[in-house]
Amino acid sequence: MSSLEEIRHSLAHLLAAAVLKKYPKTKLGIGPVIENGFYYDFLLPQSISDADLPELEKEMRRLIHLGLDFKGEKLTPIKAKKMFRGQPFKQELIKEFVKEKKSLTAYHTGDIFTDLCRGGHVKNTKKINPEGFKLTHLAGAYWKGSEKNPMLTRIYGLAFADKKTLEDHLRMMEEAKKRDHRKLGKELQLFEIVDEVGPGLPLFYPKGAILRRLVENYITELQERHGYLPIWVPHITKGELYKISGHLDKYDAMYPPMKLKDEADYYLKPMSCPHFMMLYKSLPHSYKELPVRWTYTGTVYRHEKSGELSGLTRVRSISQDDCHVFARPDQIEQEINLLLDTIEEVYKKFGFNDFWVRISTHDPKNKSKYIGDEKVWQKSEEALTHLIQKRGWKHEIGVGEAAFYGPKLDFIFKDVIGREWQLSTIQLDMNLPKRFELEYTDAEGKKRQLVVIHRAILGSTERFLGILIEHLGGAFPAWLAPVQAIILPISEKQKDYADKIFIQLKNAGIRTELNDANESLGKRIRQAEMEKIPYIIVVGADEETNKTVSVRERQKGNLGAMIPEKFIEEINKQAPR
RNA sequence: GCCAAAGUAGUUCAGUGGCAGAACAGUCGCUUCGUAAGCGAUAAACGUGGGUUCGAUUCCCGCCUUUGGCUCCA
Repeated sequence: MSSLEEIRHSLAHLLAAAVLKKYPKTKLGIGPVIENGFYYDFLLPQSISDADLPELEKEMRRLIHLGLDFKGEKLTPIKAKKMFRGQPFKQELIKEFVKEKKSLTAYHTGDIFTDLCRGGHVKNTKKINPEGFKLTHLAGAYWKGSEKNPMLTRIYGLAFADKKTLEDHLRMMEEAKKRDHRKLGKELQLFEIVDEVGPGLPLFYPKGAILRRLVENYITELQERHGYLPIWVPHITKGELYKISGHLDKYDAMYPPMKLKDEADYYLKPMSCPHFMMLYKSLPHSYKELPVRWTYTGTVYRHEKSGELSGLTRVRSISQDDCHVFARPDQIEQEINLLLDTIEEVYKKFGFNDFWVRISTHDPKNKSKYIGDEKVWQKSEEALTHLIQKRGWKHEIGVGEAAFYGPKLDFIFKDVIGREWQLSTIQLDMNLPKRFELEYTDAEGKKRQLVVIHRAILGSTERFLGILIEHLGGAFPAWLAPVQAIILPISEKQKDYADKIFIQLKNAGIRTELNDANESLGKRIRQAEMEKIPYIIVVGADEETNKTVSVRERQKGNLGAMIPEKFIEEINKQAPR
């Protein structure tokens, strides 16, 4: 039995063979296995389109039916160079492998194709189910992932053990697309992106704005409960500030300055950290008052590259739930733990279980990349890892991925089509406090430098909402739903009674709509269900007589009649806390 | 930014080198209805700027936007 990995890897070779047959002048890149399939990068002598994929697929199937053997061969550097003459990318790889003293192997597919490869194939192409794979799409990809290198054409394929699994997967992707937040955002009238305003600058309809507010208010309230205090800072700032922070030199996503006649240049802020720092610095601080925990939710603007924008998950107007903790070095562990508590509470509340944490640490072999004391690094990294392990959260250690100023914890979520997005982030910072000369006075009256912890729970309200919409498929729980209940009078005769109930619910703080349109009850129920409103209140002659309401719960159906006060009580039980 | 594809009513989708079609949503009537689509009428679109052509929504080029990737990132 061949493993899926072997099948996928072998298919990548067959793809390369098929491409070479059709375009003999093609230069080969690499062709690895990925989740659900494989890809192969080519420098093609001409441009191709999706329409060319079926032909390549057909050729691959033909090769499978030929029953070709995969055979490995050890190569000397000289032989390898000769074998892959005319393949510049392969030559580059050979040089690299020789330099790294890796052994060189080639794999032959029958006698029709040979690739530089470390192996991991099926024994014979007959082991591959010709109905179990499909070439899906093309994409550009830089050689070795660097913008400076030439762009190759990447052909992606899906591959599974058999036709049924492949079809199941395709069907699942179709289903997932229905939950795409960009689609739901339009259907549920949450947000819109219009040409005249600009790409990456979403506008929010009332329902979307209410959703934003509910999420942000929840976070704000929760933070204050955990001991964080709000601050407020403006949206534009003099360049001076970002000169101190170093962003002006290093950060390339800033919008260009606003030029004024007789004044310094002003900038739209791409982040608020420096503002926090300035505010901290404006007062003297004693060791006794630390930690100082400040939060601020506001919008920053970054000119992200146009090709990277995507719905709400990648935008140019970014609302961050920014938080900075100013602490003594001995308080780091306690503060991180508090932040993790806060994050855990939020994730539970929103039902997020599927995420993983990247613990980005420094690279001890490359100390020059980082600033600060090695001991502090080690200690804080150990503390971070320990705290994450204790919670049993899925995590990976990213050695060398820390920022130059300190280690990080990033919380990664997947969207509906499998792309990963970073939401929450916790970063230890020992650099900015130095640049901004942030200090506190210790017990001996001496000035000491402190540590800043940057943290965002939502990361950005926009991205969080994008992921949340997909996570819930747009069916928000009652406490988050922009409209919690909709009242449907059965006929015109109950209009007055429906109005009365509407006012009663509104006064009880329930986000309510009334639909007395001249449409059948069935149709109005259908509309409300499609809008994913959690509760539908039906009032007819019976309800009016008994002074009750009939409550229908989304997806579940009719719960029966009850007095309005009982319904209000039920819905209020689901408050954010 | 780069590679590739796509842009037709509000939405989903047809279609054509010679007057642009449907469904749903909208509007106006009729109907007053008991838990996922009542009936009829009506308004509404070829992203944008050039070019080819007697004539372009259709063919070609640029731009804009979107989608899928690459790099970057919350």
